[in-house]
Amino acid sequence: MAIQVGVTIDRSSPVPLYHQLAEQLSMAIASGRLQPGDPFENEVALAERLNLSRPTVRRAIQELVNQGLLVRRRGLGTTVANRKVHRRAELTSLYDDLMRVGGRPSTVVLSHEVVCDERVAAALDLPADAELLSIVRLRLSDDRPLAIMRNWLPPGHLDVTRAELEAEGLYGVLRRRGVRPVVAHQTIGARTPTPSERRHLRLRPTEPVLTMTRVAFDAVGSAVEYGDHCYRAQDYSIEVMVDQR
Amino acid sequence: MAIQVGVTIDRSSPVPLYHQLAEQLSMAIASGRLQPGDPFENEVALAERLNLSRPTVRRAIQELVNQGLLVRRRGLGTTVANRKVHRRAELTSLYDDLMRVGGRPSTVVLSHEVVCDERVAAALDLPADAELLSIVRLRLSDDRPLAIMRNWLPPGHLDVTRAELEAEGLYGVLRRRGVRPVVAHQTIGARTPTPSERRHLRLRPTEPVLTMTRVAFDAVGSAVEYGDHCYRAQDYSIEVMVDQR
DNA sequence: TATGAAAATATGTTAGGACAAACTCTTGAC
DNA sequence: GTCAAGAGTTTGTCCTAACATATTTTCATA
Repeated sequence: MAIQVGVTIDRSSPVPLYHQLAEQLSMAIASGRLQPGDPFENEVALAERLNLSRPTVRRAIQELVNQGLLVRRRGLGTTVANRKVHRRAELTSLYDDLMRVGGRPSTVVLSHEVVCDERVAAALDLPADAELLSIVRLRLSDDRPLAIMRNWLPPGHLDVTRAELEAEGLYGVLRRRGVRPVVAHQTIGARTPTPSERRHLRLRPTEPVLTMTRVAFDAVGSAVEYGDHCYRAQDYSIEVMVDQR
Repeated sequence: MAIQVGVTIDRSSPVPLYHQLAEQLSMAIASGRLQPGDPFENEVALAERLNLSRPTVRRAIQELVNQGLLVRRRGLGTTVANRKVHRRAELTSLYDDLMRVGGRPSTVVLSHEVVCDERVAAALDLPADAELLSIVRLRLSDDRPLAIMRNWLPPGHLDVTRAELEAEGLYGVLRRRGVRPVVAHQTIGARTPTPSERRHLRLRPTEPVLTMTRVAFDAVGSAVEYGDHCYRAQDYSIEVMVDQR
């Protein structure tokens, strides 16, 4: 019937019990130990077996339900969800994307200066005269140009260097500084490139570019980044997961 | 200090108490009664005032935190989040989008037939020989062509009619049938249009189209829809909210 | 045999209490 | 006057307990 997943709980750990449980169950699903459609051990039994309270077990399961890994139905039980419904929370950058796919990303910083920009400041919820670090980069994958990325960073990160950006990608640099973007608004469109863009991206006359502008914030609502990117449409598409709760 | 929001709880309602509370608090924020940065009444006090238990109040607040409406910090208290961080869960269709903006959307069904398509079936996690309803529509806004939408519906919805589709939009039709898409994977790109697309969308020679392919599933993981759309890039962009929890 | 009522099963909601941990602010010692 | 310890506040974690509700299964009855 229900499959019993091996779980070890360390009560002396600072990691909350419900999270320890959620992690291990999540791994059991990711590893294929639990297959889509498999019935899941019910809450009460699981709590009893692990010597945890039902609320604790419930919270762990809820975490997985939120990720789309499990489906609960009252009266029926909990089952492992269809793999297509699994959703990784993600707020990735192009650099991360390329790394994951196995490309060899590199970056040329085309420009790097402190500026004021009323429009960007407004989008980031900053005063109009706020000093911003403006960065323009050309991103290459295996030495082929892929994207031109214009970014603006809020005051407090004006000291990000060219070298950092060429080594690691913007989101990596920010992560290292303890910045955790939590929510972003993106607008995606398409247009014909400007002559300068066409040259940098080595585009043929009729080829379009895919554009994305993004504002990102951390959990407290502080501005993290404003970005205005354009991509070679032949070589890049944007993957998005949308969900409703 | 902390602002007390007027809340009335109906214990005889079938709506869970925590949800009643969450809704009313959410409205207080949406209406501007609570402003970003405002301190929020603490959990214990709120529970006492409303004669609810702390877990119930906590759950309501958690709901708002998940939506990005509130920010909690241990020892400090809960505050209303910056408006930029608010996130509406959404899985909208072009029809909904146009309605919201105030456009006058209309639809012409270009084709409507039952087919088999191995590639689409695979994407929807259906057997390769599954019968699908293939729909091709031209979407207009104020009588100007805006998008060509190719969609495939799984067996079980083969009886959707042309009239339904012209009246309401695909997601409306599905909603009416009790289908609730919960998660979708979208891939967004750009390309030069085919001659047929150029003609239907009345595009000038060099204008590109924005493309989106989408697979949508319900909570149980059953296929809901496969879509392959292309939009006039001049008149349309795709808004996405990305978040990390 | 078919139908409906009851039992079994599992998740959903709510309550109340205890202690832990993070953060602020005050107070006291040097 | 500065710095550190401690008190106070608030959210975070965890437990026990009870009842509600949705769904399937079983069983008795017509």
